[in-house]
Amino acid sequence: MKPAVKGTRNPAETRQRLLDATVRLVLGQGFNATTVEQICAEATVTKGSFFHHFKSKEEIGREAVGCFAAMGTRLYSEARSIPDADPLEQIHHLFDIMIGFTQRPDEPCVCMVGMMSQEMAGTNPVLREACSGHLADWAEMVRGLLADAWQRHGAGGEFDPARVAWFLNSLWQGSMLIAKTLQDPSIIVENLRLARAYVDSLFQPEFRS
Amino acid sequence: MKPAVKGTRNPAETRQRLLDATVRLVLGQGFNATTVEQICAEATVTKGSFFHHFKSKEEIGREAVGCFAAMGTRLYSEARSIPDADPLEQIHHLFDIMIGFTQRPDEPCVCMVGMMSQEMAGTNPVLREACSGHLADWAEMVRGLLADAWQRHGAGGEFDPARVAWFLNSLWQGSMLIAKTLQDPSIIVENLRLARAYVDSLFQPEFRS
Amino acid sequence: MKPAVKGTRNPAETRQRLLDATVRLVLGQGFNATTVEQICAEATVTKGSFFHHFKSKEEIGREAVGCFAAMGTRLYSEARSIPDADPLEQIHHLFDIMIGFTQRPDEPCVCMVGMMSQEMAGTNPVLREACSGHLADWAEMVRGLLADAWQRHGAGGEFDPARVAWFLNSLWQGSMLIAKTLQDPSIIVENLRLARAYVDSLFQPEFRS
Amino acid sequence: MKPAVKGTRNPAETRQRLLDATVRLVLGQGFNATTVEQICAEATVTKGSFFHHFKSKEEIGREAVGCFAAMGTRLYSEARSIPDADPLEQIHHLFDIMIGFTQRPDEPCVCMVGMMSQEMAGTNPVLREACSGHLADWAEMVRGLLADAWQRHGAGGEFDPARVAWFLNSLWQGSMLIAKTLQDPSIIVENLRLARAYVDSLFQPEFRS
DNA sequence: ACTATCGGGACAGCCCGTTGTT
DNA sequence: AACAACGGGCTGTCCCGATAGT
Repeated sequence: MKPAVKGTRNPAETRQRLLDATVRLVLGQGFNATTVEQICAEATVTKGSFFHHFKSKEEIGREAVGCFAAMGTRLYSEARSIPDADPLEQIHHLFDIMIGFTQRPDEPCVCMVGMMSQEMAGTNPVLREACSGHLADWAEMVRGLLADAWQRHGAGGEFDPARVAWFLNSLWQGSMLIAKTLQDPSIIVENLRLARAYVDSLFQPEFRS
Repeated sequence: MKPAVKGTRNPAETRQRLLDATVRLVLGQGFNATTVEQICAEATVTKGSFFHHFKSKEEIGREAVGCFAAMGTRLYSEARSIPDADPLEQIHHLFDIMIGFTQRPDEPCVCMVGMMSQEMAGTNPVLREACSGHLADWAEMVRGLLADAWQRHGAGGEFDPARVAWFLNSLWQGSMLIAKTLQDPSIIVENLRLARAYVDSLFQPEFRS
Repeated sequence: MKPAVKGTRNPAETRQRLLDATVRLVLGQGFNATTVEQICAEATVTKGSFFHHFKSKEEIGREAVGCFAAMGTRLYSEARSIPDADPLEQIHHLFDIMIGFTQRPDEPCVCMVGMMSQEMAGTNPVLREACSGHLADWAEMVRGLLADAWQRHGAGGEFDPARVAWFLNSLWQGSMLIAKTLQDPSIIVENLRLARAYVDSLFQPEFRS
Repeated sequence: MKPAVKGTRNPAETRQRLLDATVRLVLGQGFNATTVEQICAEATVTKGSFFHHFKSKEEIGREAVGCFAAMGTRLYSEARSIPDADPLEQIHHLFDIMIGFTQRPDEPCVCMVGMMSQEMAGTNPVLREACSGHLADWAEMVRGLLADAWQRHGAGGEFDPARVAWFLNSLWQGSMLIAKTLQDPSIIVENLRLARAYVDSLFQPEFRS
């Protein structure tokens, strides 16, 4: 009944085009260096329209990190989606997913949350808090995985799943940062392999954290 | 008649004041958000003078990360300075230094190299390469420590010191990023403790990388 | 099924709400500083609706000064409404009304015709002419009062009722302007008292204009 | 020694050109309708230069009314400059000056202080206060003249020089406003004649205010 | 070496008015 | 009649850098 996509005059789609354009541009050049005009051009939308949908650059920034974070969350939940799987296997699956993420062709392996945090955390409380929330969501998902695995495999060793989750989160963010700087994504894969071994070791009796 | 040193009219000092101001401001707000005029104001120097000493904002950016990186390098070499020490002890000392770094009062624990990378790596090859070099320097120092320690303590386990160095480097960068975003430096300390335990485990026979 | 009057869907009322909102906003911030969107918000009407009722901002401006002027005219005619009164008494009554006008609580004593003239007379002939007409209407009413009074009390003195009417009109506009600037409405009252004495003197034999 | 006027690179002159342009434009179209770009074009100055000399549009507005007001003050003091003159004659001279002011060819008889007050008093405290001060200065000068005249000619009548000064000031402002709206400067002259007669009457024994 | 002035080109956000839809 | 979406165009402000002068 509704023409669904008619090119123009489709508010939801226009909005999404703007958000997607923002994610794309910010991933490539950062938030401050991305201008509203670039976003509009990328989304083939006029500035007048832009400010009808988003009241400020900050607002679209906030919503765009939200979009990006949701994509990340989907990745995490994909790891849990294996039916009746051993949580430790799910963790391994998660590592595989992340390794896959670094190897998508054409798309650089960068995280919008990390980028926006780095740029804006010091000056923009709104954006900082948004990023902070997304990071916490991700850490919580990892913590859940670790806790479940611990219940099943908890051998002699003791460790705090929350702390390890933040440890992995930090490593992941730092890896992407450094890979981008060195222009060498292989470093992420190496780090993930070490991290996987580290996590495995947590579930072996001899290790103590 | 012309006073040799009048506070002003001291080129080297003016230069340094500009560099220091740049480091300070970039640490707080990032590179793009820092304007030449802010730098001048912070250094009590006029814009004309600025462009006498540095031919562009990019140039002072490059030199300022250099300054910051040198400070980091001093920290690393301090770890090695213990005369005739066991390299593993030097590594522990390095962790202590880093923990100390997170706990300086008033100064937030952020790394200019990481910040500038995140913002500029995608668009400015000059700055990216500068940052890349500093990261590599630091990784090399850690690699050296690890290699030495392995020569002395190399028990059963095998590991690639270079990879572990980058692993630690990544974790360190990611930790600072996340701590800034969460406004909670304690996370860095926790991560460093886990990392220290991890490194120790590398030198224990049971562990395999 | 369709409710005849639902608060909304009442064209005449919507129109009036827009006009009232315009008057209110222009009195507070002037015409140029008042945006169509503000008017819509104040009248709880959407922009699309606005341009259904008025074809441009200029048009609503013209009609809104008309509304305001009509209110002024009601004040003037109230002065004449005393049945069978001595015209000089009516003039005194008019002064009382004006003094009362300055002392309404909460409402600042400002004239939309004067404000819009000052802002727009130099650039917008349509609005200028509208304002010009309203001023002339008011002056004519005062002239009529003065002429009637002169017919009854015309003592030795001679004066041109039209000129005196414009004189009083000018004083009134200038008083409101200055009171607003000084944020002190008392100056209007003082000026009106002096003006009343002046008018009285016109009807006394000794005075010559 | 100093090239005095070299076209470019003459800061004082550039500043003044900008101020003059502002006065001219605001007199013609009001403050809000005057854009910084117009000012720059009128003064043949680039926007970069503009914001070197004035930190905001508000600031140049404030200084420009100051310039205009100073011009007015010069007119007032010219009235007092007749050596050893009877103050009442000085007042008459002032009326002549004002009448002359309305009759300058090409230049419309408008007051920047009045215009800016009308537009900005309700929303911009800084500009309101500036205008307020200039109006008070002028009223004070007239009050001084009236007080002096009173000391010399004070016959039977009593009047408050300050109140009469504000009365005349209001009339003057209102006259310019109305003349602009009617596009007929003659009304100002008529009002000034009536005002002159009114002032004269104040110094005649029979009149009481 | 250091300074004040200037230039031109952005950039975020706003604003009036139009258009298609209910 | 009312509404949400859209379109350009403009505005105040800023920013990097250049240049002429001290």
